[in-house]
Amino acid sequence: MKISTRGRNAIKFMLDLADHDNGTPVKLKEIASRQNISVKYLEHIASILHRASLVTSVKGAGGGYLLSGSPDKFTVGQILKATEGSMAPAECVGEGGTECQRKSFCVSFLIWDKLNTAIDSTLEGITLDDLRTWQE
Amino acid sequence: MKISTRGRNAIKFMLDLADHDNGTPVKLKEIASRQNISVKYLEHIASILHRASLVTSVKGAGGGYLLSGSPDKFTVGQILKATEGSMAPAECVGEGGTECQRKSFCVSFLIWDKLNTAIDSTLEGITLDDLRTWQE
DNA sequence: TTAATTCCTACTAAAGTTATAGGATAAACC
DNA sequence: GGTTTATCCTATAACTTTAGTAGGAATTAA
Repeated sequence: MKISTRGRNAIKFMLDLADHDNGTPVKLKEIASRQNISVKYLEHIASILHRASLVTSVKGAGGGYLLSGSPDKFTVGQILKATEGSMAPAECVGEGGTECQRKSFCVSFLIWDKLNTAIDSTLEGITLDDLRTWQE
Repeated sequence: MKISTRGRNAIKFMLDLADHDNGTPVKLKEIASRQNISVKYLEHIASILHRASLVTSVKGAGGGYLLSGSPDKFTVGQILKATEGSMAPAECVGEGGTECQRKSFCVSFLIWDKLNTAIDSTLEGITLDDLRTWQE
């Protein structure tokens, strides 16, 4: 039950954007070199985060990426849900948990539901702003 | 970040053992039919749990499996750690977390450490006995 | 001796992850 | 208007993990 490197890199990407926001878009090339990730791989990650509306992009020369809001508006949970698809430990729990006939009497469901709540409240409780504070 | 079906079945297996403990070993065949899992697949799972000393086995005719202790001694966390290898969300945290030079100043480490604590305390807080209570 | 049962090792198929490659599209700048 | 700088989009390949099957060896009860 590991977080993928995709997810880990997405957090680095978002944090890098927060750290280097001076109003103008930040280039993938710069982020890639700072975070030691290939530009090509970062493109994927940026694309996912873009689709999830966590970042905005500016095309063409002088373009790049920007957070779509202030750093206190983004949680680690949001970022990981975008990159991992979902952070629920089983299909039957979390947002859009698939309908399972057994839900009402399934013991396992109760486990996954508790676990999901623990994971979700932990990750939704950490914002990019918190991460910046921790960096100091 | 899903729990594997291996892990989910391991919990069913252990709970079935708790539910059908009458002093004599419980056969895989019975568990398999009750839990709707193939005997062959259950063999794998039983083998993992045996190696982890969570169950004891009796070979030969009339043999089968038994919990190696009372149901209140086994946590869902123990079972899942055995089957999933580890429940830590990243290599750097949890029991035997690999040594990472960056630990002391890594922001991500703090995320995974918090998450690991949340997951671990949730899963270590649920015993087979609790599951039996929930069933009623 | 036979039947029941765990134990052990291979193997296969499917899915997901981690990238890389090549080029299309869009905008800035001279 | 052409060149350069970037994002955007699709395909692909290598690798790993998971899920599940198969065959038979070892062990014990009856």
